Amino acid sequence: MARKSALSVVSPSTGIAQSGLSRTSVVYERLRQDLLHGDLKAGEKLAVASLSIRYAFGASPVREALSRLSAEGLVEQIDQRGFRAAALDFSELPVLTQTRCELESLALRESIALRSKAWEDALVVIVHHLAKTPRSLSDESYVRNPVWEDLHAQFHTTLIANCPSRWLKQFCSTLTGEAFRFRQVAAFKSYAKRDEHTEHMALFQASIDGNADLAVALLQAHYQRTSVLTSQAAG
Amino acid sequence: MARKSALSVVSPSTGIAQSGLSRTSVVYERLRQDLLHGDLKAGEKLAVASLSIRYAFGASPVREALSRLSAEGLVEQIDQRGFRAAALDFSELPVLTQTRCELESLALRESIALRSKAWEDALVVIVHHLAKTPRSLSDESYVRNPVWEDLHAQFHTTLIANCPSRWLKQFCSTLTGEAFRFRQVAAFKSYAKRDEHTEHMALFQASIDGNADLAVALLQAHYQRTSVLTSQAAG
DNA sequence: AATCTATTGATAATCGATTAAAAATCAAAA
DNA sequence: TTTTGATTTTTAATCGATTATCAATAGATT
Repeated sequence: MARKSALSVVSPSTGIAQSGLSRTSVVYERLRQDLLHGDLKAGEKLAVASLSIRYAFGASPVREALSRLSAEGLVEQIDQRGFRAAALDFSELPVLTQTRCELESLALRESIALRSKAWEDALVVIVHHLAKTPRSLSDESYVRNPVWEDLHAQFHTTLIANCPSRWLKQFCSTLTGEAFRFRQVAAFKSYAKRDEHTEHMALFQASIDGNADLAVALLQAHYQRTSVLTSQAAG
Repeated sequence: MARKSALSVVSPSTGIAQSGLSRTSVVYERLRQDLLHGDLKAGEKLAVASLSIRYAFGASPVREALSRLSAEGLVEQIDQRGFRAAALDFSELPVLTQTRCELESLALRESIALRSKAWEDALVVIVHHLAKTPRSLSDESYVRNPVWEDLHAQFHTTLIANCPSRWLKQFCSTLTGEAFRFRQVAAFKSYAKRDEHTEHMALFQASIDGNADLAVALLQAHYQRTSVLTSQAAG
């Protein structure tokens, strides 16, 4: 899935010329974001015609982007019946969380075993930024902060970056996406305040100390707590 | 019964009209098989035009099938430069095997924990058939036996069928596909005789006995042995 | 009334042709 | 000889229109 992700010069008209990206890739990325963030709701019908209008691209790129996403699990496709956003079944959340804990734990152990100075430095920087970035843009209610989200994703990705298995890392990323969708739906309903930063700090410290057992325990607790809060919020 | 206009060209005898499958799905399945079996060689350029001829379908279904396969890792896509069969890097085989052992072990443990009579029966039947099916159609050299391959795949799939995580099962299936490609390339070079059946029997027995520790140990040994033989054959 | 069987309207899938991008070719200059 | 830049050729991506398939409905049959 390593596609050319040149963020280079973008011409104002189409946004595509010069980027080296195909329209398919652009629409894929936008669809992916909209699905993850819940702008396209779980279970919703995804008619190629209406998406063509929404993103102002032809039907072919849209279809192809949907195909990619369906292989990825974010979209469901039934022959002759088109596409829909993959359903979110909250009864699956415990199993998803469990799988996530198991796989990320494996990856984290291997990553810690291969830890390096450069890796520690990268984590330090991310944690530092994370400390100064608010989770929500508003104190009253939850308002998505894309900067925090990006840093948070980076934190977890970097933690397992040394894991030598590109497959395992890919799987973790898929599961992270799934979990994110659940959280978005839940956050929409209720915003649970929570001192995530303390949890991140502890996880960070255990990891760079090479204390794999503690790090894994903290990671699992972190995900389990998120899962419980998500379930509660969803009712 | 669908009336066809006298002028319309009758579609080729593909069986598509009846099956409810789209051409994309048909081409996807055929491409997948050809990639797994090495009929399309790793690294090979996959030009949509030539595949359209090969499978006698238009460019659109072929492109879409390739898109799905690229999300799955069997095909690589670079924007503006088309598709190619994913490369096989034998130096990655040890990591792949390791990841496979780890994930299948998790799945097997959970599957054994939830074992049932029906599951045992299904395994008994498969093992029984497997016992009577030769690995190779020839004694002299290796000649693929699709029946054996199908049963073998069923055996491993069924072993972990009770695992409650559809994600984990999906990941295992992806890794199995990858490993299969390596084995095909190696088998082409040298056919190592090996008493796989005894290994399968032992694994089967430990599983239905609920001896998860032993089953996992046997499974890992099974995969590791395959990996070593594959490496040797590949030189 | 309940169950089939056509018809129709909507939409998904596919095709053939067009457009856009990259690779190859070649000519001129350093 | 090597480099550079323009030109042609090849190939990938995309579009617009067509065809096939499904789902709902109306009519027919028991």
